[in-house]
Amino acid sequence: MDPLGFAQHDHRRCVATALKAAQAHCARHRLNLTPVRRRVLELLLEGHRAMGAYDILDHLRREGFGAQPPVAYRALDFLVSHGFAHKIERLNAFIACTHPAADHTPVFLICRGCHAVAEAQAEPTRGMLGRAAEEAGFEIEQAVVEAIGRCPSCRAEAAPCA
Amino acid sequence: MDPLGFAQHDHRRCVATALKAAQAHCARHRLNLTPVRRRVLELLLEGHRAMGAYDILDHLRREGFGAQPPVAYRALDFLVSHGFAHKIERLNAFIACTHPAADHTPVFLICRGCHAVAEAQAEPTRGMLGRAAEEAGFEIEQAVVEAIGRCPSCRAEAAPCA
DNA sequence: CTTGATATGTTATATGGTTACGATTATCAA
DNA sequence: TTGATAATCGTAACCATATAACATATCAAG
Repeated sequence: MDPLGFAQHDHRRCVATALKAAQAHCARHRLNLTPVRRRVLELLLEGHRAMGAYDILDHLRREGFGAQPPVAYRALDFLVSHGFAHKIERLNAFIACTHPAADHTPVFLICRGCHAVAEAQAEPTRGMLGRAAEEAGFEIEQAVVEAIGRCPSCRAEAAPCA
Repeated sequence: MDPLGFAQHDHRRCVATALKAAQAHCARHRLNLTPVRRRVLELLLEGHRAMGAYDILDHLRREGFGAQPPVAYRALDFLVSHGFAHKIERLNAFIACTHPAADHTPVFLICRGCHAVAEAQAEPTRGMLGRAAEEAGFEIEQAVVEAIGRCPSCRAEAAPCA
């Protein structure tokens, strides 16, 4: 599975595509992609990195939306709960989902050099985590998997002669 | 591997044992297990659950230690950086390590019913996460793995006739 | 047109974490 | 011993993240 995110790509196009996909998904599922919600998703897509709720809020207030934290948090809640965005616990920040598809368990690769975040997919009920849970009689409902390290370009930069 | 944490046990004894082990480890490695640090570890062990930094701080100030946040955070930093405790990102809270041994990557099973936290072990560079990282050319330095769900006793309680 | 559900906005506050700085104590070489 | 140095502890002030509580607006369904 391609984690995306560390590779170059036509960004303007990927924003437009994702936004359209979200809109279509909302139409199909009778979800209300209101102007604030749509704009927050767009900001996350444009930023193409983890953004704090207060970063988002700054943009919103400059653009004439509500200026108080709940405005940002509510839009983010909507996006997260419907799978259009994810929260990166380790960073207290949010990022647009790069797999706008169905229910899924994201796995994040967070570069401590350039702060880029790549999203990959996993099935937490399998593998080591699933085994540990099973042994303990624990029922996994949701999993947070976040790896901190260095992305290809930061590795190259840090070790130019390796 | 036994995740511990959801099983009953002689708690007073497990606290004493862990504390002694920590003390021995510090002696061996010339680490300074000062009164505050020791007390914070003891609090985490006694609590036997994830505790917020401010919970810890409340105890400390009542016991005559410093009353300001850095006192708690510094002690917690010490414990975390030397493997005596872990931070649960999802809860913004800290918990004593149940594997006082060497360098390891903890995996947490967090019960959303009773808030118990069990710690298991994993090797993040293997399995799905490792594969995804490798494909992306990403070098994992540290991983956060936290599963939210229900522990055996909460499952039994919630579904008495299942 | 009214009712109820959903969404937006505001004020205020709770919770989590850091910076900056000074005082104290431990370590150790001269 | 003494003075240099680093580690630790303490405080005040502050910044960052997140939620509670309440008022208003919108809109579809009856």
